[in-house]
Amino acid sequence: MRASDVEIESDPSTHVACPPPPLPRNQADQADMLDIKAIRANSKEIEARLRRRAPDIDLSEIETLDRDRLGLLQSVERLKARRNEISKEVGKRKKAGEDADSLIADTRALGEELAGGQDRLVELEKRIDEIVIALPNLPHPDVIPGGDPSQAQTIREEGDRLTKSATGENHVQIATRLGLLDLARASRLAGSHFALHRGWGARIEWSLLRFMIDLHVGESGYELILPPFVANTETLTASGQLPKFADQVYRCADDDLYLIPTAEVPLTAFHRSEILDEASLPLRYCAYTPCFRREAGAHGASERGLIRTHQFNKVEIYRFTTPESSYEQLEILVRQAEEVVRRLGLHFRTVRLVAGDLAQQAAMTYDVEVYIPGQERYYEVSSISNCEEYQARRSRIRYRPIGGGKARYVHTLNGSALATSRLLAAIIETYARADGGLDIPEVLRPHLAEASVIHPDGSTS
RNA sequence: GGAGAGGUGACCGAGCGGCUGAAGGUGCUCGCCUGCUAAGCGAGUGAGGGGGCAACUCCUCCGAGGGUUCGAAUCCCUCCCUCUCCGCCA
Repeated sequence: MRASDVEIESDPSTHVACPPPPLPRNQADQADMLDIKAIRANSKEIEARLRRRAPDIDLSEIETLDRDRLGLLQSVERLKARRNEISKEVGKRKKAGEDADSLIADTRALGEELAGGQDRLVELEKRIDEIVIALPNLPHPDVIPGGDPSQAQTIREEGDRLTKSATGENHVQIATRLGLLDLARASRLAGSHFALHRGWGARIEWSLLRFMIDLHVGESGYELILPPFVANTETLTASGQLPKFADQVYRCADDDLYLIPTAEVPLTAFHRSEILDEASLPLRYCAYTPCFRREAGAHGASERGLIRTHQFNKVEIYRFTTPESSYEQLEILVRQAEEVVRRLGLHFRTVRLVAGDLAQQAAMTYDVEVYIPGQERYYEVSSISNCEEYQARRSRIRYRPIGGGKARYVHTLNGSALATSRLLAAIIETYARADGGLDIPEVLRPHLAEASVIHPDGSTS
């Protein structure tokens, strides 16, 4: 028996300036879908909505190509129908022992005409697909338009906020001094902006992962998945990372394989080309994977140490669900991500991103941000998104409604719960002791031989 | 990596040049029947796209991509994947 989804709902009195949860989209409204038919029917509306996140979007080229394509399609199909008709007649005559040579000559000529039209059609379709596949998802109407992150709505804010660590050091200084991290050796092995955990640092990292998995799998009823840590082009395209963000993923030189930037990638592909039963929804998966990101051009001075690395560990929670319930489910995922930070005793806030900050595939996203005392800054430790149909359409993941009827696209939701590296930075700066040691958060102790303090000399008690 | 077998609809499974968008079964939907349940009987039930107000009609799809042919699920080639055996290996 699974634990209920609402089990970890928090006290509503802690909410800060909370906007109402978003309403589900109306499926009858074609403008909520992003395919060529919808563009054909509602180009102006769709263009306006896409411009809320990307002001320079222009659909006029697609419209022109699509008109050309439709005309060509009709003439090609007329030729095909004619060819099929004659071929059938040929079959009949041959069976009857009659002569069919003149008919065969007719179809030969037809075939050549057909081939020309067919080639032009394929070319047109290719160009249309290229443009459509690069379009981002439509933002939910409740998402604030524009790209100004300061407009992001704060949904909740919880926990005690420190202005600096107990010793005044940052997490790199503390962790290096205590022998938890060895960044010098990490860069010797792989380059800058990689981490290497050792000793108690590695054990704390591991315990964080265990703690989160136990929470989601044990308490919230997710199925644990350990997917491949590489994925091919089709898989990356389905979840939305390709083709537009090819420069952000590590690619294997000799194979059609990429290191996954997030478990969202393999989890989206998990049900690719399937038709699910509505009764089985929502399907809930939890995955642990390392995540690999090139972070090209993203490094700033404040982002050393564990703040932004090319590889980090993450526990991901993921759901396939119906369009009617996806926004309800999004709220549940947010609560489940927050619960991890809450139980670790860290100060955090939850914000709803503005349209311009949304990832390609997302219609609405909440970030859970943890506070790093030394920097007096919030850093994202979780990003929870409703991708609506966007990934399902690219992956052809549908469900059969209860009572039968046409298969419909599922909605997909993903959330980090959580990424550990920034979390570890926040833990180190928040739990640092004035004597130079480090307290271990209570929820992790069962996974750390009940150790509660790491002393300045590296011993524990 | 080598040898063999195979990839067909939501699922299982037949078909191996035209009458096959695909037998049969399971599942599902509707109806009938039956103290309840189970069973039984009858009908319906793939996806995508084009045209049409609609009834309807046309095109495409039997792992993917090419080829042969008037015509391909069926023949040929390439690739991918699965299974069995052999080899190798954490």
